[in-house]
Amino acid sequence: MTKTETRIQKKNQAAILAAGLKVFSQYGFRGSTLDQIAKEAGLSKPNLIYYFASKDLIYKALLDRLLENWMEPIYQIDATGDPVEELIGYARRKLTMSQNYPAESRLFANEIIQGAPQIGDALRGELRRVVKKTASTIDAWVAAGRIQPVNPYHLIFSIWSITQHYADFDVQVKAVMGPEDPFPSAQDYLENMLRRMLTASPGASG
Amino acid sequence: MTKTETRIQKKNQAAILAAGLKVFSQYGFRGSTLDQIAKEAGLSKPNLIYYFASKDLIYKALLDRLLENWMEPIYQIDATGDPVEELIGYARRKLTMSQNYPAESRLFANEIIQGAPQIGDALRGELRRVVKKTASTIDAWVAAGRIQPVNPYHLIFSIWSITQHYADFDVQVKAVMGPEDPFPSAQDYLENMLRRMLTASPGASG
DNA sequence: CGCTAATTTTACCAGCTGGTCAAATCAACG
DNA sequence: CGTTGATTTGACCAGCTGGTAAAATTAGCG
Repeated sequence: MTKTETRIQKKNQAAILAAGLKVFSQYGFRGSTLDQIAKEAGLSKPNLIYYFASKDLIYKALLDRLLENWMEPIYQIDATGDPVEELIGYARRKLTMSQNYPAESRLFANEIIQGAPQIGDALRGELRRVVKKTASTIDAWVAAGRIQPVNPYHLIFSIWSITQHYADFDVQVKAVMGPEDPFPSAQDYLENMLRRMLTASPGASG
Repeated sequence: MTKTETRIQKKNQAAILAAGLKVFSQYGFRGSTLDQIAKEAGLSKPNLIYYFASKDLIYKALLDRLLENWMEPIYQIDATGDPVEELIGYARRKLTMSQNYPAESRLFANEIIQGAPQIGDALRGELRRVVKKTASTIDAWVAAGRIQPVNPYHLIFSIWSITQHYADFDVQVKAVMGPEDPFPSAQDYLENMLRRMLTASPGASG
């Protein structure tokens, strides 16, 4: 009764979501058209509307799916693990996501720049909560003297911004660096940065 | 002969550019409409077209003006100055720009995410050149043992991404941190990060 | 095969979009 | 105050936009 999904439905819904991701991530919600998405998906416009009743619904479906994947890496931080390695691991997972899902990263960026009309609630709810919890973990690590004093919120923001930069600003990265793949050296840089930031420094105490 | 700009022209062109900035920075080029911009500028659409013959021209005028301002801070890095202070100063200038010109930052972000159709040439030309020069400066500082070894390209990217994050992802920053102004603590964080990254570490030699 | 429900297509629409054109109004200079 | 050029407006348009309705086609099942 519940499993009414046909083979064709699955195929076409997947094609539409893939097409929507490609188009929305580049042009944003308002800059994208159903014709564009339909063409990209290899369907006629009314046929597309047969699967998703409106442009809005495609967009919402994409963002729902995205939000889960996007927040997952932060949940994997283990408060009982080694602080430096946990944070480096987190940064590595985020960077890998930028590398493997650049369109998703740009979709997210577009939504936020536009003012987060769809996912604002999730940001102020679940995201805020998990970041707060992670910040507590980091603060505890600092209090225990296991890492250098650091503002946990800005530490997290800097991990987000650096890792997403390679997806969102990909064109600029390539313009500046040339065709060379930036990800391997970016990973080294990030790891290095976090290690130096978090590891006890020599003389200075404050 | 050349100075044919009337008082009204100046006023209306400025109003159109301000309106265009506001609208384009939020919705991107394709997601923005002339009606929206005209309304925001307090003009009728034909009147707007009287000053800028097309939507494209408004957008191009904005990006031209933006590019200059955007690159200026990097030109101020002084190869003969103190390395750590020069780089911290650069980061501070970029952060201040994000704080004072968030719409400009988002306009730039939108243009890049969209694939930089307008400013791609400038990125591959002037930007690439000045970054290359700055990278040489940083490499020289490393070679002279004045800062820790670091990949200069990724160092620059990380300064760009972190500073712009507070403008582009402003909604997310506020969602996570609450209404508190993030800029003062962000500046502390950034300075701290750069200082720890660039300053000689204790034991390890490599 | 023959039937039914799922899928696809064709034709269409109202409102928006970027932009035009000519007429009307206004500013400012002599 | 009149005239000339700058500015503004109202009416308009072709093509695009999100979406509809109904007919035509196809898939899958017995």
